[in-house]
Amino acid sequence: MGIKGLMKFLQDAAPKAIREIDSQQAYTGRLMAIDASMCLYQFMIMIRENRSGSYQNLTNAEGQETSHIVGMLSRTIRLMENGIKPVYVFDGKPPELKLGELAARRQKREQAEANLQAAVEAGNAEEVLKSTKMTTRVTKEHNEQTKTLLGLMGVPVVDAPSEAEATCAALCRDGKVYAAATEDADCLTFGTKVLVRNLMAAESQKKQILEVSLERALEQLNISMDQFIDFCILSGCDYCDTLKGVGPSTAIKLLMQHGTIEKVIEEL
DNA sequence: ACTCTGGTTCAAGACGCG
DNA sequence: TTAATTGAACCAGAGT
DNA sequence: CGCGTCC
Repeated sequence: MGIKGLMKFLQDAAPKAIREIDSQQAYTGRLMAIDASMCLYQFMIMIRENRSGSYQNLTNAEGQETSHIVGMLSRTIRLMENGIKPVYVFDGKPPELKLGELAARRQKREQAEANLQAAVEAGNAEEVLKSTKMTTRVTKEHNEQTKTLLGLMGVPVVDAPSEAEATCAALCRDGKVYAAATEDADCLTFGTKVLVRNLMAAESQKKQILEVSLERALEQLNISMDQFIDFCILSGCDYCDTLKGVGPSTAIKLLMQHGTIEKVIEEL
């Protein structure tokens, strides 16, 4: 999914497009688009506590999960303390083209539930945790509650018509935000001018903040934006079947050779 | 021997105290 | 008709 | 840093 290894490819083929950033301070005063749905998913998975053998999310007095609230609150406060102005983008309806994968994932999930049952009975804590994570979901209510929280904090929220990443990219392309802060390189395909990686993970996980410039990537690859999109399609993306035997390396070669995706296809 | 693809598997927050 | 990620790291195997 | 807590 996504374009496999796109970041790695860019690091090899267009290193000048990638800049190392010292700290979050570099973005003081800047608007940054963030995929909220992705954040929530991670919060629901990670913010838990082992209570009597089962790994449960944090909850309020009524037993409603609150992990997403705690996670979003602390993360957003940290960003704001550094003067960053986050714009959270929520997923809309999944694109039709992704529905095809639904059956396979449902099966996986059912298996995880069975796995969980077995692990509980066997008292295998590690396995319980793993299976619990695999069965974790983010509901519509979690999303709504988070939007309310952000609203109260004065943080702007955007509802994407479909995929959040596409809307993050559009916001950046149209100059509404400085960059899209995401790990998803697909954002570049959608036209993000600037993509910031590891914005959150930098401090806690000792990762380097990386800033990717779409313009400089195109420059260095010596291709146009249209060609870059063609390149991504050839490499294999969410929206169509992959070509057998064609990954990023082959795709860029073919494209350099023939110029457009249409001519590449003709040659095959 | 080397390169590349493709399948599988795994891990994923943030804070503060000592 | 609830809600269902994602990428990176690793390894096997095909192609050159 | 390791570990417990956050609700």
